[in-house]
Amino acid sequence: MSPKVGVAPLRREQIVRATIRCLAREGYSGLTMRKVSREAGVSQGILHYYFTDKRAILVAALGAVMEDLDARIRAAQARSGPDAVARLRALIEASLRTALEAREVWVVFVEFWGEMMHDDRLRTINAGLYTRMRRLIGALIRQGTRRGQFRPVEPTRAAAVVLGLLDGVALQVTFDPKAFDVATATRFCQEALGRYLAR
Amino acid sequence: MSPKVGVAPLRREQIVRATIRCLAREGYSGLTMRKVSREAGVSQGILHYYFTDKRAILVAALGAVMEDLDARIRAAQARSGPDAVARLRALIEASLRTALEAREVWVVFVEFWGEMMHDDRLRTINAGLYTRMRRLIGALIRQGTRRGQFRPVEPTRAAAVVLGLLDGVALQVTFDPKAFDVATATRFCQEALGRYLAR
DNA sequence: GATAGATAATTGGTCATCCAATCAAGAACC
DNA sequence: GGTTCTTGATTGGATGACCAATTATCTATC
Repeated sequence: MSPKVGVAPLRREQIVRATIRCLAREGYSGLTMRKVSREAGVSQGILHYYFTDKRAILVAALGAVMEDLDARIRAAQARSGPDAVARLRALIEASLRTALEAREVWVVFVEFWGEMMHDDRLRTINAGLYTRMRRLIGALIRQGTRRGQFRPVEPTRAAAVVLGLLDGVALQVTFDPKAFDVATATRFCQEALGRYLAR
Repeated sequence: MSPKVGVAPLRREQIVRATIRCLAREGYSGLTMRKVSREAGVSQGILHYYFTDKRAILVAALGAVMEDLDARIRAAQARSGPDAVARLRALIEASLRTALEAREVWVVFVEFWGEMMHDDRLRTINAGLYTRMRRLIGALIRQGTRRGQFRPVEPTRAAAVVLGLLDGVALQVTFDPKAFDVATATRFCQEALGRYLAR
């Protein structure tokens, strides 16, 4: 008597999660269908039942970790309150904290970047994610500017700067978690952005 | 009558450059010894005469593009003059310009990151490069601070911020060269760091 | 609410292909 | 004559995709 509804999506999720664990452990160059199926505890054949090919599994893994990051950011922002400055602050801290607490998220990002650069379809997906992220940050900046909390800046470009700093520092944390503790990294990023956006 | 001196190193270089072209075109997951040998116009066997294995070729490719970036930074700094602010400015512009003019440099970085995260030996190499880069930037910041051009900051942490911003923005340029022109990106980075380090 | 028939999900084995590394043999150079 | 350099064929193994067969689940009908 297994649940009737949601079995198929659960199996899908099960495969994707196994893929993420494999990617975190051995990267995309070490990813094989056999390893994913073993990690998920299913047969090899079923992977091609739910996904057309290996690339589709990678895309699904990216989507999953992106949702994980989104959820963490949203949760942090829910805690921070509605103020634009506070929400930007929460976004930064959640992203950096994720690099430490859910390292696989950023690992999958990097693995995807490596493939995306040589595949038009994947590149389109990545471009969409970056555009969306820039828009999200840009909206916060616009809001802060409108209320006089930030100096007047071009929101799109400023968002690119914020996103760049975020990516770059999160990368350093992912590469060497002992190089910085998250609290310090967060403080420095926020100080830098505070000064960048200060009136 | 080929030149007597430097043939072996030239052949090595020839293989490394072919590897970089292959990586730029198809990434590490698409890199095979056969493709590298074809691209270089040599036999497959010789690759293992100059390199112990595939990983060693990747390491050599990373070293080569890192030297390329270094050379570009040094050249820009030679033009900029000895002032710490100007040299930092030159470093930023050279790095971003490289992402556009020599895209393969940053592509190889990303491909290396993907492997490095799952290989201790490669991770050590990467950690060394980052430490060196942070030191380099840190020294410039320290110099600027000492001369009163920058506010007092902890140079190591500030260097991490600068390096993070640099990586993050260069990545965005590499992923989508049309998203920003280098002049704008450079201006925004320098504005951000100027404000970050301003007294 | 039992049953049969259809559909969906899952298995494990197969296959053609490709790969990194090795090696013996030969060519070029000193 | 010996060392360095280079070749291309070989080897043993792994890989992604495919598929026929099996099982589980659902649905319509009585």
